[in-house]
Amino acid sequence: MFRGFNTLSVDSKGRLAVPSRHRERLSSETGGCLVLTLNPMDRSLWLYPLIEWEFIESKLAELSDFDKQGRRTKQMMRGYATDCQLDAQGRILIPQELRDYAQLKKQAVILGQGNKFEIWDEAAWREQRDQWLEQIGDDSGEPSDALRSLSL
Amino acid sequence: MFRGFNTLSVDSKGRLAVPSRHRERLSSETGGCLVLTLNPMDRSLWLYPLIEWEFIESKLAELSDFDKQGRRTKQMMRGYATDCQLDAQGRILIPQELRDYAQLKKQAVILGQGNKFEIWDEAAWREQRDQWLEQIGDDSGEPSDALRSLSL
DNA sequence: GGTAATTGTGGGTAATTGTGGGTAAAACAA
DNA sequence: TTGTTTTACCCACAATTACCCACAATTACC
Repeated sequence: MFRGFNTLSVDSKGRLAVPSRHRERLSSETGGCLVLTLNPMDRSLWLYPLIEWEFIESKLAELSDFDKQGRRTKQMMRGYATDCQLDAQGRILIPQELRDYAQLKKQAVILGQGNKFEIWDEAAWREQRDQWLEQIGDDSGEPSDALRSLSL
Repeated sequence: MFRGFNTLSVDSKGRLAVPSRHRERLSSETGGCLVLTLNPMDRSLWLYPLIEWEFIESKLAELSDFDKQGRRTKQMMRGYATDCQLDAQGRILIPQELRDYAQLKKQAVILGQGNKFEIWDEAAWREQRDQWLEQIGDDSGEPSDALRSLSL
């Protein structure tokens, strides 16, 4: 399981260095093949080891083409899924299109999220984070059943 | 499985270069024979390796002629299916008729979609995409059962 | 606190890839 | 047939990417 937080810079060529503590695992699993795609919920990116991605892809493949939302989700995630590998310095090249989607500027953050990493523009992340923290702490809304029974 | 995104230009002769990472697979499978047809759901085109197309065609053949939507789908997809091959530079020639259908102008995008590729006019794609993202991210609507239980 | 190793960042160069256009062969129309 | 358009094949250039090396900042260790 991946976890943890780092700030990183996206250089002028669009490369981003993965934190070194994750590199060994990422380059050994599935021969170092990774898949970078967009997060359809937020303006951020998801980075999966290939083996994890293949599992996601198989779940997406099962979504019906006649369920509209399902079709769109599939189209987005698969359509933007880009294969990549770490270079000799442990970096990945983020395609222009995905950089634009996530509005990545110079400074980015990378968050371990279990089976994947999530990559945000730093400023956008901080803004979202503060907003969410406020909402989560706000007791006036109704928590879902799943959350209601969750003890942290 | 095909995946990934590229922007490409359609030149004055109506040719479109397939991203190089896919070329080897496309030219080896079924001797490089490809089938290009229209996507009856959206104003875009689908590009299949012949072997995948043959499977689709057999599924289409099973659709009843007495189901209106089925009949139309079959008619459209089969009727517009065009054989093509990559040229020495890895390009395909898109017939005028299909270019018109997908309203392809100078700039196009190609999306890997599992067993096929989807080809859109760039401007049209961006417009659709933003619209869909809004829908996907919109928490107010009811997610379908399939999506509700999906963890990515 | 000082030194050494590791890690993050930047940039140069060579190879690959995307794009455009010329020309010859083939298909089509009159 | 002949003339016209379309397609296939070739070459060439520009942009992008992969690969390499180098330095600065950080961290670990003594």
